[in-house]
Amino acid sequence: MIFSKTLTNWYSNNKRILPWRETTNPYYIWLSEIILQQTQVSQGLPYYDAFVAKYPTIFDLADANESEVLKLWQGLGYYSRARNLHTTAKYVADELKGVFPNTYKELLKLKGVGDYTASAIASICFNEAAAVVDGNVYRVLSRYFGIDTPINSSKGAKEFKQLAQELIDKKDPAEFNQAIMEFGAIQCKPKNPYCNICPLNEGCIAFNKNRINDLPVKIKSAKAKKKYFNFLVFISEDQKTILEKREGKGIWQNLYQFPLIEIEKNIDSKNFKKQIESDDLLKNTSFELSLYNKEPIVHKLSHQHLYTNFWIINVERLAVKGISIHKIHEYAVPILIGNFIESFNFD
DNA sequence: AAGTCGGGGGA
DNA sequence: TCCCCAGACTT
Repeated sequence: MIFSKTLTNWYSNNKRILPWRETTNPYYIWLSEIILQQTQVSQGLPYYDAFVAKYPTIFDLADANESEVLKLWQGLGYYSRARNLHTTAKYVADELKGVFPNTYKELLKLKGVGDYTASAIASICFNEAAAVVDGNVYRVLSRYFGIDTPINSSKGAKEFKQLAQELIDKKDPAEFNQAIMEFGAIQCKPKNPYCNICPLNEGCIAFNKNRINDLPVKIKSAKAKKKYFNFLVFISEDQKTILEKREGKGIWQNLYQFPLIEIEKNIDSKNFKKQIESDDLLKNTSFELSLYNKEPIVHKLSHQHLYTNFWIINVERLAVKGISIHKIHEYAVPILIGNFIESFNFD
């Protein structure tokens, strides 16, 4: 009770002013929560504004094409969020007449909505006492109560969820949930938290036992694997190039890229030219090949490090239909491709 | 239970 | 470098 009251009191004095805090409309809350998954507020905020501006209602979002949604999402990462966002928008608009489910249990059934997001929407929009447990909550609870169960274990997930559920203020769950998250983000932050001015330091086990830097405990994940990407940037005399849609599983699903040749390890110009001469896009054509980047461009994802080359290939005409170079900006591309397009300055 | 899915930023 | 971020989904 003291814990909860102290948090909400801190929150009323320290909370940031954010657009999704001015509403309880489930469409906007849902949108903000999807955008903010694994994403810092400062990174997600401009995307939230852009989505609200372009799609003021869930019907507007439902009426869009997926490609259009992905384009607006470009650069934010975890693109399955955008695909699921669109799927759920169509479902709620078409099947539920635009009315969002109003309980934790029903919200959980929506694609892209897990335990955290269902709890957030249920509490903020419908005043249901469902406790949120995000990265901030794990940190605050593990420190204050001195819990060393790994937060990314199934045991930890259960334990922290139950604890948060016991602590939540049942009279104002929305305020409590947002307070504990904001407290974790601003006050009880991962590195160099402000323990000396913390209103909870007296009862904080980690602080009193000098274990702030040991908590929360997290099981380390495997190291990223190296991959070697070679993109073929075709340029024809009639100003066309080739973009392909990424299908199937794996990263960047449904985004566009230049034709990709993935190899075992890095390669020099002469060998690469020999290797691609027999490619369907190049056989029976003469072409000029040059490597755009002197050194491989390293693009780091959570589980892969991409060592990337952009090969400029000048041809008279393309072997396939291709797209006009001046329309290249209409396609949703991974930021790795986007950065290249920008620096190459096609048009 | 472990892996996969992005990109940016802090120390 | 390594870690973290208003996590969810697949294997």
